[in-house]
Amino acid sequence: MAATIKDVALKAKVSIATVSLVIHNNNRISPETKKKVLKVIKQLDYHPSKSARDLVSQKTGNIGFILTDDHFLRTEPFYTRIFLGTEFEARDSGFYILLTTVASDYSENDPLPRFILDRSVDGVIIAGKVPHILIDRIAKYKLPLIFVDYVLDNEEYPVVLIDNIQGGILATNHLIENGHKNIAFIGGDIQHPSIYNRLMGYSRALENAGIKHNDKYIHTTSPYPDRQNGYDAAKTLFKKNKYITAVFACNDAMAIGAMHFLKDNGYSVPQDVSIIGFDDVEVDLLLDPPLTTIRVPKIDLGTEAFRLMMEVLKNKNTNGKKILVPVELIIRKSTKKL
Amino acid sequence: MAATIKDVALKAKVSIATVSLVIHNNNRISPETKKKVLKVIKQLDYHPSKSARDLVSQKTGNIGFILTDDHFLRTEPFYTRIFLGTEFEARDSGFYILLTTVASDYSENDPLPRFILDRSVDGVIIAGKVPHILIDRIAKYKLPLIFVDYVLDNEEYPVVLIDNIQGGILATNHLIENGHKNIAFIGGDIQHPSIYNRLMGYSRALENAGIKHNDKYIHTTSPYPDRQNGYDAAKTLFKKNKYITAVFACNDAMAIGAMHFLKDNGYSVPQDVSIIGFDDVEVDLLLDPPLTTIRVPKIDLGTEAFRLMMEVLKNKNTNGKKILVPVELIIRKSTKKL
DNA sequence: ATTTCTCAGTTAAACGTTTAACTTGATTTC
DNA sequence: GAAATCAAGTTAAACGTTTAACTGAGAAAT
Repeated sequence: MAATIKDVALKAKVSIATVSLVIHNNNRISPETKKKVLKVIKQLDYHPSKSARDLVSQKTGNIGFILTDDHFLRTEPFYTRIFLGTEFEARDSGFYILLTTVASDYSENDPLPRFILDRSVDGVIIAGKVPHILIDRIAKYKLPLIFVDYVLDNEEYPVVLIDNIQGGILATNHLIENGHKNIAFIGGDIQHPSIYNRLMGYSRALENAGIKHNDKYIHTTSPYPDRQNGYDAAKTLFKKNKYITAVFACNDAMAIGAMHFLKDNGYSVPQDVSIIGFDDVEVDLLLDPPLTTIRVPKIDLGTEAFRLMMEVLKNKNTNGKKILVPVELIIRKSTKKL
Repeated sequence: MAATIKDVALKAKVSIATVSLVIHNNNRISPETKKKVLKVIKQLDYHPSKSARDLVSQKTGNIGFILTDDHFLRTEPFYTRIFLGTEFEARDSGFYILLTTVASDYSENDPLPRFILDRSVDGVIIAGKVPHILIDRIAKYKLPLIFVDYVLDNEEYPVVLIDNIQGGILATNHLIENGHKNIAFIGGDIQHPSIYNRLMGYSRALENAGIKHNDKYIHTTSPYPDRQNGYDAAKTLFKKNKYITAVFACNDAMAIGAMHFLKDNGYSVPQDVSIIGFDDVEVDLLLDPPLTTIRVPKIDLGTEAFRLMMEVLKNKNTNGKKILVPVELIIRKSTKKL
């Protein structure tokens, strides 16, 4: 079996406390003793047991990462990338990330993620929109909680957000600069802060350019921003409006769906209609034409979330701290000068 | 703070041992006592501490999951899905999966995954090809080890594999049935058992159909089966061979690359050339035309790996046990009758 | 020459469980 | 009616660490 601190102490002829102090680089230990102990540690390939450490320190070195099923299973990798960013950063700090998904329709009597109940995490990162009831229940455990890509307006949790307003402005300006005036916006549930803010950016850009806001060009009644709903939204919109020359979709999935609708109905992209998405989910490049979009640095979101968690755990006052991650316009082939 | 077993014992006026026995459903406890204790447990929302359990049981309830960077970062989600399958299954058994990536060029003096060193996993699942030196080093720790989608020919580890030969046959037969005779195979490193076996399936199918094997139609010198190499492989192949009417790519990424090459060079798919891939990585549907492929049940691979791990941990003799997961032909639009 | 300090460690309690071994009182068995 | 069995618990050790409190020897201060 693996060596324990006892084995090391025995072989180095010191007490286990000394070994522990050496490991923690305590300066109460003389250089010679330290050297001797270190040597034995190497010989025995000793590594402290995490279970034992966790128990005595009342910490776990784990961070929980919660996602809804929907988000995890999304075809276009978005939240998985955020998770990856968190995992990368965690590794450097000696932490583990415990990933779990919860049902999108999580309700009162569904169980909480196990790692919360059995106290195997020091904090929890919640990515994307999750049911409010879940948050309420988790809150009771007084664990540090951090949100990524989602906010609760009334609460004061630290949060890492995409600069959605700026992204909305960037996207819409790009279309305006290409001479478009009849610009549609398609989005899912407008209650979702990200979608809401992307629309805000859209509105602000139009306003700045002195273009009149046309409510008929805005479609935000889809339940969920996926391809199918993008397809349907485009259908509704183009049935009623003939003059639309550009579409800003609230994310790439909807943009892809809209593009399919247009292709299926004899419009060509970007000759007849320009399309811009949001997220930059890699598959964009495979499309024909490749999708112009707003790049969201997904890995960075995850990284920042973990850093913020570390701050919280170090007891810095991070109440309500908000980190805005900037986005970037990626011009490909789905948009074109009018 | 969270309630401990002591709190429960105190409040229920029994010893902590009794509480523990109740939790474990030991029949030495009378129904009344049991009921009383259970009630207090509920009242205090008591859940046993995982750290403490881990320490005393010398288990961790964690399984390590190792992937190379390359594999994790692949654009088309493949290994991430396998991970997901493992995670789903683990949740049901009360286990956590600790994911970590290692450098694809892992070498002698890179550190081992932390969870191995600090003994925070009961076993390790290795997905996809990893450097042999890493396996050797892990082996020293005598942890149960399971492979997914990769085998070492000389070793005797339990393993979960795709039925690659069958897949190769399925794919090639599909092309043969569509009247193709000049069928190319493009693949990456032929040392990789999966690619090797897909090629074997290809050869066997040709043989069964009485079609002569033409080495000029086989390209397996790419270092890594990604899009770029698929593009390049197609280029090499089509420069030298005019009569190829169908391509079987060892995976979808290479198929996508090949398709791009063909498009860029005036071939139309599937009119001029049929293409079939392998994996079925979701983005296939977005392609134009959507890619015919061999579906690999990725989630199942992960699930099976976890189940196998549970068997191993229960000490069943699983030495060298091999699970072959079947595949399925998915006909879309990139293949066509000659 | 005491007393006080500092150095370099050691001792022992604590973290929250599990579980083998023990106890105690009641019931069977012959 | 004494011995054996049984039922329903309790006691205490163990898991592998960390760390506050202690110790003992030599140096410095008075």
